[in-house]
Amino acid sequence: MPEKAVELFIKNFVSNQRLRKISSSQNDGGTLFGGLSESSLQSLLENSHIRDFGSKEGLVQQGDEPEYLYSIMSGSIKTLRYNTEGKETTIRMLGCGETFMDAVIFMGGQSPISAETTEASTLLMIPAEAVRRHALHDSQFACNLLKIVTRHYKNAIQQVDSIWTKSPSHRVGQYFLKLHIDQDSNSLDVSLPFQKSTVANHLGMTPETFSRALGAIKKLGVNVQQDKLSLRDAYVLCHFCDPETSSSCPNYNSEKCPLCTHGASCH
Amino acid sequence: MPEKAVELFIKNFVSNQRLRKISSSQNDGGTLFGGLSESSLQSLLENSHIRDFGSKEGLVQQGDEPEYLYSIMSGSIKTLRYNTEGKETTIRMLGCGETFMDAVIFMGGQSPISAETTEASTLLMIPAEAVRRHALHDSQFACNLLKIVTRHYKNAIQQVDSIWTKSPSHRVGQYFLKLHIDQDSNSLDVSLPFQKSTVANHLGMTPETFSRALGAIKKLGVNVQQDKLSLRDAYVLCHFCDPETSSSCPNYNSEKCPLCTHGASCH
DNA sequence: GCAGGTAATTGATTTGAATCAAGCATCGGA
DNA sequence: TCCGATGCTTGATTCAAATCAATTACCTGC
Repeated sequence: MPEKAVELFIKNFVSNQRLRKISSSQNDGGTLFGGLSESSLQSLLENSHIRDFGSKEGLVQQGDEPEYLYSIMSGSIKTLRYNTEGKETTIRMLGCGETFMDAVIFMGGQSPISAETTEASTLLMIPAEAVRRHALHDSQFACNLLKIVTRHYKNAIQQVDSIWTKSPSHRVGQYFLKLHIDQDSNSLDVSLPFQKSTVANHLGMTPETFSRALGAIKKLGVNVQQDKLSLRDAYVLCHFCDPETSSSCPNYNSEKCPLCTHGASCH
Repeated sequence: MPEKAVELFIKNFVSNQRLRKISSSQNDGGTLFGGLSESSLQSLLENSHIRDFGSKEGLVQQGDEPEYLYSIMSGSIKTLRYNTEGKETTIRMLGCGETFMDAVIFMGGQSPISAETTEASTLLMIPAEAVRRHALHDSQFACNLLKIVTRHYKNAIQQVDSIWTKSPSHRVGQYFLKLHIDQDSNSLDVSLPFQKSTVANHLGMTPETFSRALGAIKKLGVNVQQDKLSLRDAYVLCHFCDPETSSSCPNYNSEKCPLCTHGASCH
């Protein structure tokens, strides 16, 4: 891609990100480039570039010094950790518009996580040093980062406590509810954007247990065919609602919602 | 306490924080007030105050709008989450010099966690709104926050993967190693700064399992009497070392360290 | 010093999810 | 169209940690 075209491409992508009316719960409030002046953006992205990656390509290796902040222009990525015995833990699964290595850059030292593509992807790469420098010069940018990183932190907290206190089927149900809200809450069809084994790992269970959990949830009225979920009605997933998701749930306070009316959740 | 005295007290505490040569792994790099100008500090702390709290007092309730950023002047605190069934998950356990609600303030909306004292404590309280406003005006302050929040995030990631991939005794050993390094690595005596049941919960296990894990570790040469650990020698905890802690381990690369010489960890 | 309450330990039992193992779809490529 | 690889499902078994239950130790206030 010629220099000029790259610049133009970045510009389009970035302004999309800046203007986009964000409504999904994942991206609720706060984007990397929001509220930045033209000149600020210019200097931030000076040495950035765009690259295409194949599926299942390693982007960052745990233990490496982080070199870039990545923003996903298309495709999807997961971040994960390998422990000493080689077991892996999926930390995040992310898609278009999301960023990663944003937090790691500010941790100092080696990256505690790896990152790899889960399908062919196009990524915007901003040099780590540029990000750090820019955060010190533009406090709006620093605050954008703060919002993003704290959101990650919140998700990690939820991940800890759901692994530790909730049953496998409950975790799966909650994940499905989030997917449902993130995608089109009006549609009864939801698609799984990641491999089941990846989701299972993210939820702290084996693929076998995940599969069995699907069986349990099917009885409630959630059918799973390949990577497509179809809900019997809009309220089947209400069983898995918790105070945190309720605020973004379209059914919240609806008289049909079993949780809101009966005040109890199912196990 | 009269107005003037409070101001003086804050000033002393804060400059201590700013100048302190931080070496413990918990606080490695980055303090809230580091590198801030006098005038910047002044405006940040304008409406801050100091308060004493009793033991086991609730400071923040999950679901409340966060009102303050807290910095611990003395005592200790834990942050935790209650899930719908009332089960709790300890997220952080913190002592003097550490801050909390720092991340929550930037998440927007209600706090996903509660906070309570684990002993009588004195806390510096900075109004949330002042923190947010100040972050937008002083990028150095914003970057300090970024460092702190990303450290929390890193810890949360480690918590997730150790709960999911490591055995209970291994988790306990790793926690002890961190304590050992954080406190005086030269001394063979380590003290448990928190109730065992709290630590157990933080490590994702029941008090019973924690107690049994202590029994297993005792065989390796770690004796536990009440809240005091005593190590047989400086290398007993090396078994629980992982790449992340190794960098701050005083025994790292010592020929006596069983991990470094044999390259294997124990289970 | 003693009583009452909380925390910690220890043992017996249960249970839920990992593991092991086999069979079954699904997809991409020859 | 068939083959092989990979991922998913289902069943049988095992095992580790939660739960249940009882005892002991410990601290606080009287």
